[in-house]
Amino acid sequence: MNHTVDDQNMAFISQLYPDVYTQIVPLQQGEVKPPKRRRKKSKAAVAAGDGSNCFFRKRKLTDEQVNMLEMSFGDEHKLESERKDKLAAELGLDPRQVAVWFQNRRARWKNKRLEEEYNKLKNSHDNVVVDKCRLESELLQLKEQLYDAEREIQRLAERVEGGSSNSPVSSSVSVEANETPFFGDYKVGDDGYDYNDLFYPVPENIYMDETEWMNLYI
DNA sequence: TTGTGTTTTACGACCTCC
DNA sequence: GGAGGTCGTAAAACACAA
Repeated sequence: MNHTVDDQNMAFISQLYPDVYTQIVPLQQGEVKPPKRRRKKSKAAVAAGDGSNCFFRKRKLTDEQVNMLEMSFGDEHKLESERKDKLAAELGLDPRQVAVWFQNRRARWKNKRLEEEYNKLKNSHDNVVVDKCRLESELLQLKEQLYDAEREIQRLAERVEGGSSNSPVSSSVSVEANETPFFGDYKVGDDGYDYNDLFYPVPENIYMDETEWMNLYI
């Protein structure tokens, strides 16, 4: 679309009639463009003498007007009556237009801010998910290590029991049946978590305290 | 050129504050 | 009660792919 001539004319008209709308474009001859949907007649249309020949058309503000409004919005998002009138006079706009522009600008600003907040939350959520995956894989590795250790203990216990029943080591390998089992500094069951799936079945009474366990390797 | 999606301007309904 | 806010939406203006 090319409105350059019209735009110039309308800019001129709006200078002459700053209290109406900045740019009022008459329809081309024979051009009848009924609204897509019914809507209550606007004040602007009424002010423009709207009838069957509908003289009012919504027009974009000029770059200069928008720049000035943006600068003003940058200073303060709210618009007091005095500032509104001043801006309107400076820009040759209807104060109502200035008010509407600020309303819409606030809405855009709010949307942008919400979008930024959403992105921030999404990023941190993604990071948490990645962290969770990493921890799960770490847990799996630790489970495997634990399994290997259990197997090793089992193997040693069997060797000790099978080797000599009266050896000093074998006599020291014992654990009270109802004691909480130890593995290093880690005490199973302390945190209330169900670690049943953490341990693979091993023969009973193979647990020993830390010093006894270490003795096997010294 | 045209269909379609996005942005901008404008408004009505409703709410809050003084 | 009036002024000015938000919210939702209509419709014009605009951008752009096909």
